[in-house]
Amino acid sequence: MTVTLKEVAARAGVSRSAVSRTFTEGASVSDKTRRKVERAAEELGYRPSLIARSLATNRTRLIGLVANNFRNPVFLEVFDLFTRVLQERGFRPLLVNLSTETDPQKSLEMLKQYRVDGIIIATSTLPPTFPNAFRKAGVPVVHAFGRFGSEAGLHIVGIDNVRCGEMAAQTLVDRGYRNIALLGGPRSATSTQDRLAGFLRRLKKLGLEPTDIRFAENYSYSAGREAMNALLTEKSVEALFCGDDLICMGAMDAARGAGLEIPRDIGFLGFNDMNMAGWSTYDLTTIRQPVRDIILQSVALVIEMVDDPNKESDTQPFPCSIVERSTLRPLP
Amino acid sequence: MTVTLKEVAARAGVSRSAVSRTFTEGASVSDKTRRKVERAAEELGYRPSLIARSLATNRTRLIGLVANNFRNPVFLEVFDLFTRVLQERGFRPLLVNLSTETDPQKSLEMLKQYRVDGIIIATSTLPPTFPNAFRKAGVPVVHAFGRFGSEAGLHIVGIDNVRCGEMAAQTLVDRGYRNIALLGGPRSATSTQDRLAGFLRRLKKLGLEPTDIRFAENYSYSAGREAMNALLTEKSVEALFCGDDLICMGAMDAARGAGLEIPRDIGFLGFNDMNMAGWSTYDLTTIRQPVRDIILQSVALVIEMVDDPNKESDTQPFPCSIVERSTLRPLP
DNA sequence: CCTCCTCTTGCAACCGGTTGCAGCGGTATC
DNA sequence: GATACCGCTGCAACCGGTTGCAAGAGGAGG
Repeated sequence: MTVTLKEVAARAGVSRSAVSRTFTEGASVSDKTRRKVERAAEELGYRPSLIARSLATNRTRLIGLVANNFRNPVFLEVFDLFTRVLQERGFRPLLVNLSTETDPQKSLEMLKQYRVDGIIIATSTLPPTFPNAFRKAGVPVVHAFGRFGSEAGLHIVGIDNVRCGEMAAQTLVDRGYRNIALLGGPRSATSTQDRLAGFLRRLKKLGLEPTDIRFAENYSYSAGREAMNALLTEKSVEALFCGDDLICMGAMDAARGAGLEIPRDIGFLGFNDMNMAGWSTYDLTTIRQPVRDIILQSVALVIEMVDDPNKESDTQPFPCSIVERSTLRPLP
Repeated sequence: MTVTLKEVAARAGVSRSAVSRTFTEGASVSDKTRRKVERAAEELGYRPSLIARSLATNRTRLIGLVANNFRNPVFLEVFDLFTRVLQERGFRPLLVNLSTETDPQKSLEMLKQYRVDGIIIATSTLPPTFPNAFRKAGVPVVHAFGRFGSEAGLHIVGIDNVRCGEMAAQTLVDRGYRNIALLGGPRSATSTQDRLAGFLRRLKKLGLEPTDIRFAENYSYSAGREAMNALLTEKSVEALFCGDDLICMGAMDAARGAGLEIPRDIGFLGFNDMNMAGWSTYDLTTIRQPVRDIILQSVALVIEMVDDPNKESDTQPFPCSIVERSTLRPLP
C-alpha cells in the first residue's frame, strides 16, 4: 500500500541509502542523485515513515503534553499555543488527559512506550506524587505553571506565586480596601498555597488580617459561585482576591445575585487575565500571568534538553502584572 | 538505556519470540514461560516499544485529532471527551492545530508520516479543500460536526443543521416573535449555510421573512458583539437566532450595553448548549447539540474502520433539542 | 601519468519488535 | 507400543528506515 524506500530506490536506480540520505538533513548526496531520487519519490508519492525513522534514530519528535484541567477555558489558549509552537519547531504533541487518571505511573509509562522525546506537564494542580514519578522518567520533563524549587531535577517554567499573592494584597490595600477576603483555587494546589502565603504575609506587613479565607473546589465558574454564595451568607467583605478569573466570574455573579453592585459595593481581583476577563459583563481587573511566555519557554526548554540531554538550563520565574479594568475602585 | 526484548529474553532464559508473545494479546504461551518472562521483565523494568511494534504490525494506535478552532471554549469540552474516550480504548490522540495551516495537504502528510491509524476532524468550519484531501488519505477519516452527504467516502458524524435551522425558526415563532433576525457563524461554514437554509425555509412556510441576516466573522464573543452592535445601529429586532452560544453571549452583552433588557426587549436563542450557557449572567435558551454522543460515535466509528477497513457503516444525524432557560419569553 | 584528497555511493548491520513455520515433547486413542 | 494431534517454542525473515565503513569516482597538483 504505502511506498517504501526500496521502491523509490529501485525506480531511481540507486541504493536505499541514497534515498535515505536525500531525505535526511545534512547528509551528503550529489545533486544528480538527489534529483533522480526526488523525481522518483514524487512520482510514487513517497513519504518517509517517521515510525521507522524513529526506531532507527531513537528520536520520535513526539512531545507528551500532559494536562488535567479540561474545564477551564484558559487551557484552550494554552493548548492553542503549545500545539502551534511545537508544530512550528517540527514536533508533535501527544496529548494525555490526566483528569481521569489517578496513577501517574500509568500515564508516564504510556508516554515512555511511545518513546516521546520529552514531556511538558501543563498544570498548576498536579497531585504531589506526579512530579516525582515524572522526574525519574529518564526523559526531559518540563513542568509549565509549576512551583519553583519544589523538586530538584524537574524543570519548572512559571511564575512566582508568592509574589503574586503579595501583589494582590498590596493592590487591594492601595485602593483603600481593608475588609479583604481570599477565595482561592483548590486548596491542594501548590499555586494556591503559595499565593495564600504571599497574600497573608503582605497583609500582615501592612497591619491587616483577611476577613475570610476559603477555597473553591476547583477552577470553575460554579465552584466560584458556590463558594461566594456561602461566604455571603456568613460575612460581608469589601474586596476579594480570587484564585482565577473563572472562579472570580462565578463569585461576581453570586454577588450580583445577592444584589451587590461591582465595584461600588464589592471589589474583585482575578487571576490569569484569560480572554474572557475582557468581556464587558465582567471586565475584570486581574493579575496577568504571561501564559504565552511560559509556553514559549517551556517548549524552548524541552527542545533544548532533547537536543542536549546534559544541558542544565535554569529558568527564572516570569513577572506578573496588574491589568486594570473595572472591578476594583481606582487608586485614590 | 532502555530495556529491550533481547535482554528480557536473556534473563528469562527464553527466546525473543517468547517474550514478544507474553506481551501480545492472545498469543500462545505456557503459564510457566509467561511467569518467567514476567518476572524478568518486572526486574528489568521492561516496557515494549510501541514504535517498534508499530513498525512490525503496521498499526500505531495513534489517531490524528484535527481541529481549527482553539478559541471557542466548547472545544475544550470536545477535547476532553475525545482524549478520554480514545484513551479508554487504548488509542492516543496526535493533535493537529489547523488554525495556522492553510494547506490541508501538509497537515495530512504529517499525520500520514506518523502512520496514524485514523483521523478525526473536529470542526464545522473546514475549508472546502480539506475534506477532499483527507478523503484520499488512504486512512479512515471521520469528520465530526461535519455536513452530511457533502463528500462521498468521508464519514460524517453530527447533526442535521437544516433541521436545526427549522427548529430555531419554529421555536421563535411559537413564542410569538415576528420580527426575527439571524446572526450566524462564519458565512463560509457549511453549518451556517445549512442552518440559514432551514431557518429561512421554515419562516417562509410560516409566512414570515427575517428582519435581518448577518454573520459573525468567527465563533467568538467579540465577533458576536461587534455584529450585534452593527445590527442595533441599523434595525431593531424582537428576537435573534445566533450561530453559537459564544456569539450569542457577545450579542447579548451588546444588547445590554444598548440598554435593552433580556428577554423583555429582545429574545436570544443560542446554539450548542455549552457549559457557559448555564451561567446566571446569560442563562441562555439554546439549541443543544449532543456533543458527547457525536464524539462517542466518532471514536467508535473510526476504531471500527481501523479494525475492519472494508466496513461501510453509515451514520445518521443526531437530533438536537431546545434547552429552556431565560433568554426567550415563554410559550403563550 | 601518478598520487593524493575529497566527495559520493553502496553494503550490511542495526533499531526493537512480530509472526509463519517447522519441530519438539506430551497426551489421548486404539 | 505406534499414531495422531495439540500446545508450545525457537528460528529466521521481516517491518522501513539509518549509518559506519570501505571503496569508487573524479579533480587537483606535481
